[in-house]
Amino acid sequence: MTLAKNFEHQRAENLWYSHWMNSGYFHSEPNDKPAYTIVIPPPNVTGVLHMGHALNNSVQDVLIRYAKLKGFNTCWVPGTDHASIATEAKVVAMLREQGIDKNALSREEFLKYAWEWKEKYGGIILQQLKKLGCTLDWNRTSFTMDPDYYEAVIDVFIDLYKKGHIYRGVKMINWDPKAKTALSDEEVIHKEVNSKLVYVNYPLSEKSKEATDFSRTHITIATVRPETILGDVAICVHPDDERYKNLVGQTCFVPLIQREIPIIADEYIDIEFGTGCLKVTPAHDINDYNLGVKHQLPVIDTLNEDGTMSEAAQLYVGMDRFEVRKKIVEDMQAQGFIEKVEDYRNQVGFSERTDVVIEPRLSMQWWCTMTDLAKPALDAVMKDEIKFYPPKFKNTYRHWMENIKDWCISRQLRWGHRIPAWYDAKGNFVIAKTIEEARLAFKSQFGTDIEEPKQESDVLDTWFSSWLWPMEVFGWNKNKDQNADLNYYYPTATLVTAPEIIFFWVARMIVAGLEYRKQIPFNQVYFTGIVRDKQGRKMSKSLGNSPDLLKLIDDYGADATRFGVLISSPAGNDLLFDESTLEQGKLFANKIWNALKLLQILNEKEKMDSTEEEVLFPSVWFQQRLFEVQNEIEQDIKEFRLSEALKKIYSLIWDDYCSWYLEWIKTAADQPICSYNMEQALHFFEELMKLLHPFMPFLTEEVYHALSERAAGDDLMVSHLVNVQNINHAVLKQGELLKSAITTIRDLKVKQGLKPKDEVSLFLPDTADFKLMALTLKRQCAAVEVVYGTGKSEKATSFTIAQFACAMSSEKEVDNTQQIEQMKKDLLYYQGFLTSIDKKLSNERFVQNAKKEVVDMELKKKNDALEKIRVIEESLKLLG
RNA sequence: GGGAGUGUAGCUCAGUUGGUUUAGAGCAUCUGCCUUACAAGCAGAGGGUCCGCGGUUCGAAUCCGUGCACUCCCA
Repeated sequence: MTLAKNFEHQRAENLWYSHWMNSGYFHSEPNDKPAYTIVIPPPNVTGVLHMGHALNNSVQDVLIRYAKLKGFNTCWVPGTDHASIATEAKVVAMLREQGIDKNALSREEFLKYAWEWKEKYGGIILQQLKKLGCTLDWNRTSFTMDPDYYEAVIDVFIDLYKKGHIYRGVKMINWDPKAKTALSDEEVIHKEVNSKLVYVNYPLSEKSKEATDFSRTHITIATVRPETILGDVAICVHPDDERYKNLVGQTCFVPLIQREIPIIADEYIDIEFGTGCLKVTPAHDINDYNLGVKHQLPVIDTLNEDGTMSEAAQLYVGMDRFEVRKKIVEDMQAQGFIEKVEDYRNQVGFSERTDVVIEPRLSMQWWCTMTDLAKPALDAVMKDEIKFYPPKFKNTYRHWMENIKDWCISRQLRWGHRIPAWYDAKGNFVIAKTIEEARLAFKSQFGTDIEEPKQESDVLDTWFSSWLWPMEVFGWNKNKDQNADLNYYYPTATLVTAPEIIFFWVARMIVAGLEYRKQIPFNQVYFTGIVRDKQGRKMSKSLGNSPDLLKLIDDYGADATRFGVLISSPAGNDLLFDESTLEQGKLFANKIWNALKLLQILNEKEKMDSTEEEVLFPSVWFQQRLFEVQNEIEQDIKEFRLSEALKKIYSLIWDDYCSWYLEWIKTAADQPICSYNMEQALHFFEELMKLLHPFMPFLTEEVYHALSERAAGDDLMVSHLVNVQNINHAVLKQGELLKSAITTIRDLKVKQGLKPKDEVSLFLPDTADFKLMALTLKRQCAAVEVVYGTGKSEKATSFTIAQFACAMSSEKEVDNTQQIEQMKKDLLYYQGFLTSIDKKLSNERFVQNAKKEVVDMELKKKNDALEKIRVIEESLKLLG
């Protein structure tokens, strides 16, 4: 077979992905082999592939493919989550384009559009994952709103309600005025922003002025949200604040609307902040709300759900909150209520999904108590039943779990799992799965016959469904006990996810797994880093710094893309994405392709048998090197050091195999090649492809098939790694000596102004180690003659390989200036080195306290250094 | 404000319980090579006050304290 000049990634990607798929390699069924299972963190059904996914899923694919090579029955479950806020926003936008108002539609009509949208555009990302080469078991694709999944979520809600974990109540919640829904605390992102701190004068009432002997006419407060003034119900000062002591119990007027409000005292107030006076607006601030409850103040809700002013505000009704923020300051300025305005930086909450400023708002929501549920989930991680990589996240997890708050699980949306609560006209409610059961429940709980109980319109938080993911993808709810899949695949092996969702998702899955399966959902969690751009900025849609992944895959190939992402992803650290690493991946693919071409050329040569140690040494050495690296990689992958593992394979292939090994076994064009070396070279290359396969699956599969004709079903993806045998370190050392001999001689030739091809004679020590080298040195350094022992010609240049004295001569005129300089430099280095060792060894406390091995090592280092110095000095004398 | 990290070559990072050196790798840089797999390559080289200061120790990039700079999470 003639090979193309370069590796053609597009052809290989299409060919092999469909070949693997048609061969059923992605699908798993329980069998007697050990299982290795991963459930994908379900991307939003609205999602498109971005760098975060590429990293996350490349990592999972490496783990799955590696486990497969190690003989596990692997199963990687794909799927998407319904992402209620994001999807609903997309559907609403689509409807708006068509001139349809969401509110004009019934719930059923809206959902029909939503499902249509989902069928048409949802799950694009799953197709994109195929481009990346992901080994996902497509027969097991799940969606969090599949009928069975939906039912599972509802059943869990009902169960938790029965157990007393779920309740309904009015609380201050995070309100997203764009999505018009409540959000959980975790969905709020705090950012520092530039604001204006407005100082407003509240005039004292006439009787209060009188009561305080006209010592002042007004009280001044500072606020960054002046529009909330219209909802003020009190002014609060610290009871110990001497400035205001006489004002407590008096009243003042809210500017513009002249509402008379009391001045109260509470220790909550920070005397230092602003003027030391706080305006109290219970409807729009959680702390004010608590103050209001404590002091029995009324609540005036001045905001509508869309962020405009309500009737209760009296002024600016229907205007947007931010417009009012400006307008009210102008109006108060005109009427003399403004003391001053200062620039101010403060933290403001933004919606994770819509990026609008969150309004604290009082509202009736559904809640899930977490304290009891969290306890076993905390223990599982603290006791390392579930291991976190990197372990620093244990702390983060513990902190959150120990301070866990009730979870706001209702969302004012239509797309999602509708809460199974049913109301009568009076506002009584029952929890029931169906309307029939609801009727029965009303009968038994309230003794009433309610023909048409009205179901709750809110749906559940998306995370309330995805916390069941590792169980429900295996059909947990329908079949809890005799479920062969669940029993085999659960607990899953590894969860790979981003640290950002440790609370949202990871913690809650552990809670759900322990509550419902009495088993942890996964044995270990690997948190990948955050993908940043070259300048270290987080990749985000708003910055527009996220590259188009499909284009990258097109340009560089899926293998090169995976290479680029994985090589720059150290365990537990952030990843700085730089397109040059993809270029590096592409070059690597090309290098491998060329090695393949060389192997083919060599294999077509005439063969000869040899038993000479010197001829066979390269293969003996590389076998050991391969075992050595294979062991290291196993350890690296176990500890999720994927970039390290990849770097080692990269260097093993490029440096050890291509640059050293192949050069060593190569023979001149007209010379036959040793048959053993040839067989081994092919065998090693196959093993190298296996090791690299998890990282670059397409290229390696292509190479595997190009190496020889394979029987049906003989594919690299389903092959197994050979077992590593005991490593022979003496052989490895011998190889290192050979490498350093070649490098040293080549360097000397450069320094002497000789061309690589210029012929030289070598004079080497008469030892077994050096005697193995003649053949290779002749080829690698253009040595026409290698002489062992002391005999050497007059004009030979002395030099050292490791600490051994050697010499080299050439027919050509050589210039030794550079070589002499180098040796002088070396001499200084080793003399300094020797001094530092002598210092140690002459320190009695060192000799007494240090371990024997350490002292022995120092002694050996000293002897080596002494020998090296002796040889260099001697060489210099000869050169001088 | 509370917590967790990070700081090593121009850049990105290794450096595993302190003891193979006067600290390594990739990329970038410099020099020489179109050597019949690969110039998308080969060969060779240079490059560091291990953030500053103090301490523990026979011995510190590594442990402790402190200062500085940056990052992330939480309120």
